[in-house]
Amino acid sequence: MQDQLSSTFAALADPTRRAILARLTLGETSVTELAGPFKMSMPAVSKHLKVLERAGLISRGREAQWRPCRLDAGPLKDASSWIEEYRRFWSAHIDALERHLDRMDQSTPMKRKKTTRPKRRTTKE
Amino acid sequence: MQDQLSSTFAALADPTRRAILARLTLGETSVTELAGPFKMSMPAVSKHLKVLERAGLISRGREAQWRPCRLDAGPLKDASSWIEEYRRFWSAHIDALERHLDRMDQSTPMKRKKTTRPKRRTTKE
DNA sequence: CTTATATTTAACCAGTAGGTTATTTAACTA
DNA sequence: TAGTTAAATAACCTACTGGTTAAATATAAG
Repeated sequence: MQDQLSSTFAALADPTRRAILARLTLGETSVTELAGPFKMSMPAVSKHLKVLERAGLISRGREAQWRPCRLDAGPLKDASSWIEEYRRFWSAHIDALERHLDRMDQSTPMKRKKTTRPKRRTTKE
Repeated sequence: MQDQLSSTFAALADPTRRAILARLTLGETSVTELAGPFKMSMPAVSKHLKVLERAGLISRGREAQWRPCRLDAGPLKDASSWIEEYRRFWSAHIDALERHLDRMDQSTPMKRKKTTRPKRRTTKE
């Protein structure tokens, strides 16, 4: 399909799937029980589970006619690491400081070709 | 569109958009420069920027004919918090311990109705 | 006023996502 | 064997995604 990080984030970008993962923190369970809280059909849930499985976020066993799902949170580690790189940009205060520093040190200006460089504003827009 | 967390994760589920965010940690810059590293057309990049903007991950100013983009990492905080809830499930070792505890304390069994409860295996499948 | 630059919008297209109902498969039950 | 339950698969639909090219818009430069 695509890279691991992309499929992890894609799998998390759906509230049904996030709810399924949350349920699985309570322990492994059947597809029918996972489907319980939702208004959608079983095949729809089955598809969500397939997305989660392909993303490596769950794995499925076999017990008679049940296919118990269990959480496999490993891929979340990389996703978390990626996001954590942006910790220092979370606070608007730090962003403001960044912009202030950027005004003093023009080390990464925009690429401009033939037209003149516009004056940098002192106030925000 | 949808909930905040879903649009944040959806925005992150594309390598081009993640690269754009990474570039923006170096400082705000123009659309043309953001497009530079990619083989795609400007409108394609413009669409990615719109996705990021709707997710609240970037904001855009106006300087003459340029629309400088800057990182707005606030939404990543919630995304990170959500993922961090799963920290204790990251390690396979802890997962194994969980399954062991689950075998001893059957507090969240699967919902079974008319058929008999299958014996729980002692070994994994 | 005309031209160049930066970017967005419009119109289009193929592929995917998320849902449905109907059918099939797998395993237990009687 | 026939019937029931759990789940997956098939076939289908609509809407969205991610890309394209061509045209429009906004601003600056001559």
